[in-house]
Order: sequence, then C-alpha cells, then structure tokens
Amino acid sequence: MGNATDAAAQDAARLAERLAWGTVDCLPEGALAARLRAASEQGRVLRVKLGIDPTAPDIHLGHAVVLRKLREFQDAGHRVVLIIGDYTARVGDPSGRSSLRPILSGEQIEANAATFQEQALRILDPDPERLEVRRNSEWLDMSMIELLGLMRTTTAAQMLERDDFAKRFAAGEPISMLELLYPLLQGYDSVAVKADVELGGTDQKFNLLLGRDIQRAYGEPEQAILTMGILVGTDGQRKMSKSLGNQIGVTDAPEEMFGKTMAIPDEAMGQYYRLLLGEELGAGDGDTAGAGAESDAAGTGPATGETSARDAKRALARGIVAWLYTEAEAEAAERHFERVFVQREAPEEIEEAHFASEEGMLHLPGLIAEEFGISRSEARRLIDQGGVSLGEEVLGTDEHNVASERADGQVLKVGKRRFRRLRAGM
RNA sequence: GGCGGGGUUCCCGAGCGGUCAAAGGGGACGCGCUGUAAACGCGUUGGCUCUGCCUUCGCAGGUUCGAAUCCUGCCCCCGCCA
Repeated sequence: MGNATDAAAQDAARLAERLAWGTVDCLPEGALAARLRAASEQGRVLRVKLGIDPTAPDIHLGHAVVLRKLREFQDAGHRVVLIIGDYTARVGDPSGRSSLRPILSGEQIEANAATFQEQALRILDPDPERLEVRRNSEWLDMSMIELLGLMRTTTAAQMLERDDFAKRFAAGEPISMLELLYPLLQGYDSVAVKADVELGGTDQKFNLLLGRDIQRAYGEPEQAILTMGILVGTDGQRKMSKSLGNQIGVTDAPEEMFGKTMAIPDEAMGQYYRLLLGEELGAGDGDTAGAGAESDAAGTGPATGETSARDAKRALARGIVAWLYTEAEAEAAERHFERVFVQREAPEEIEEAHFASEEGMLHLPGLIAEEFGISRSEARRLIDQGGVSLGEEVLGTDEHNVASERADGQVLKVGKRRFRRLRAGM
C-alpha cells in the first residue's frame, strides 16, 4: 500500500515537472503535483482553465504559447475548459496597457468569439472529453446582490497591489471602476467552472492569484496557477500584439509565417524555441547552432556563428510552420523563402493583375495603389525611390507611365515582397 | 462644486497670427549592405488630375487680407482643493 502510494506520488511529481517546463510561475509550490495526484486517486481528470477575451478577431503566436501548454495537459489526459470572455470583453482588460480599450459591440464580440474558437482548435485537441468551451455570459449576467457579494471578497488595497494598477495610480493615470472589477469577474469564472488549474501569461499573474482568493471565499478548492512568458513580437522588443503590428498570425499562410519568423531578431530566437516549440535553442541536433547563436546575440559572434544562427532560425521557422500546418507545407514554405528572398527570384505562383491601357500606356501608380491597397502618392514615391521593378528592369524616378507592350506579361515587383504578373486588357 | 493644466499628422512631442503639410524623436517603408537578423549609411513618411491644387492641428462658430496659433461656446482628459 505504502509503495503504491509512493509510486503514484512520484508519477504525479514527474508529470507536474514536465508540465511546469517552460513556465515562469507554477504556484503555489507543489500545488500542481498535489492536484495531479489527488485527481488520479479520485479517478478524475483536472479541469484546466484558460480565459480569453475575444477583443481581437485573430489569434497569433503569442496566444499560441498558452494554448500549446494547454494541449500538453490534454495530451496527459486532462480537460481544458476554454472560457470565451464574451461578457468580460465588455469591460476591457487593462493588463499591460496604460490606456483604456474601447468597448466592443455585441456582434463584434460574437464574430471574434467564433473565429477565436475556430483558430484555437488548430492547437487544441477538439475531443469533447478533453475540451469544454464555455462563455462567461452564462454566469456573469448576475444580479446586483450577487455582484455585491463578489465585490465583498476583495479590498481596494488588494487591487492596488497589482503592478499595473499601482503604476498607473502613482502616475496619476486613470483607472476606471470597470477595470478594477475585471479581475473579480475573471476570478469568478474560476468559481463557476470549478477550475483546478488556470493558465495565463505572466501579465495575468495577479488575476490568476486573485482567482484563488475568490474561490476560497466561495468555499471552493483553490486552483494552481501556471504562467507563461510573454512572447515578443517580430520586432523583438514589445509583446506580440495585433495593434502593434508585430504579430505572426496562427492563420498566416505558411510562406508568410516562415518569412516573418526569419525576420525576428536573433536575440528572440531562444524565447521562440522555448515557448513555441517547447525545446531549448540548439537542443536536438548536435551542431553548434545554439552556441553560435548565443554568442552572436552577446555580440561576440565569430564568423562561424553567423551561418549557424541563420540555420537555427530556419529550423525554428520550419518547426513553427510544421506545428501549425504540416511538415510538407513547412518544407514548401522554406523553398519559397529560398527562392524569393535568398535567390531574389519571383515566386512560382504570382497573382495576375489585368490592366486597361490608355493610349497604349499603363499608369503604374494607379495600378499599384489598387493592387496593394496603398495610395497613389505612396506608389509614386516607391517608384521614385527605386523600389519598383518590371521584369529585370528597375524603374527610375518619374517613370510612372510605361508602354503597355512593355508591361504585358512582365512581373511587377513592388518593394521586397509584393509581386504581380501583369496582363493587358480587362 | 471651485481653481489650474491640457487635447497637433501612425505614436511621443515642438510650434503659439503669415516663410506650416507643420521641427525633433520613435515606428514604418524604400535603396545600399546582409543571414528578409543586428549594426550602419542614404532617402521617404496627408491626398490628388503633383513645379500646382485640395484636406488636416478635439468639435462648432467668430475676429483677421491671412489662424494649429487670437476670441466665444461645447466635448473629452489630467492635477489640486471640496
């Protein structure tokens, strides 16, 4: 009996350690292992909560970090409870930002929630045994008396402990009552779904911990919490976010995903490996990719480090595309990258653009503006700066009109990555 | 409720009666270099039927030959006091 118990405890500890890999916080100490063990003893699975606000329609690799960790729980046999924050989206989570978010309309939230769910399923296991999708409007549309009861669980001083609020309060920046209420609502979600574990980014640490206090106040067992690092965007500086325009979308085409990944700064590679592939940079293959890249990042990179850093990044890009698509698509994306950006050739498949000529001439600014959604002025500037070419020829300053015969059938290249095959006639 | 400060182009931020499409920085974009990395250099960054014209400086009016700059009202934000 004693031995069997020890063995179960060891199993739980081992699994907890594996699940905690790559997390920043796994609190409280030992709580995850204890939960895993208790669950197996009771013959049930853990309910692992993730709350997401459908404030943006698309999910990007930053969201994928947490979803990936959830998938690990699923693969270990546990159940993910994905909460679509359709109700909390009306409040606006202030995490990590200093200004208020606009409040979304009901239709907008619905549309976002639908795409969000669809995209999350690219990463999560959709098996109903392993995934439960809920909306917090199911329980948050409570009466005033219930809300007051919820508010009684927490003090203003507790709320102001949150770093974000403390800073804004000290700086005299506005903090709306709505924002203060948000963590309570999120915490109540944990009560409603009886969460055993909750995941989130490190920016959610306070909210996740407060969820424990609220569960306790409602007489529920307190959840263990796990936080994941915040993935930086393609600029390597700020967190990945659609509004900052530095995101790699989960639904980006394979070539796009591959290309964007190749453009991240070297210093961000380690983080990408850890958070997106679940491995250390340089692990797996025996070459010096990791070492070369690290020394490069430190600014002491020897000449040999350059190629290995590049190779490591290629492997990263391949790994990410293979994860979200397939191995074959990852390879195809790499070939496309090699062709277009390394060899600087036009892609194999190019969209066609048909043009109508006026008196045998083609007005390029108009065509470029229309095809790529920029203004004519901007198109003119690009031409004048030598950023536009027709076939092999780079267009010169003021070369805005070209003969139709010259354009017909040629590849128009605008900037580094925009191509069109021109065809005369509509 | 009272007093004071403020709302400028993607962002920050100068401008405070004409020479302002508006300094400077950031970001972004283009060219060069390159590993679509970093660093660096040069350039661009409201629109258009582009040596000129049109629209922009919280919103609406007004003064003036002329306003982002002055006046009036309104909206919003911040601080202090209550």
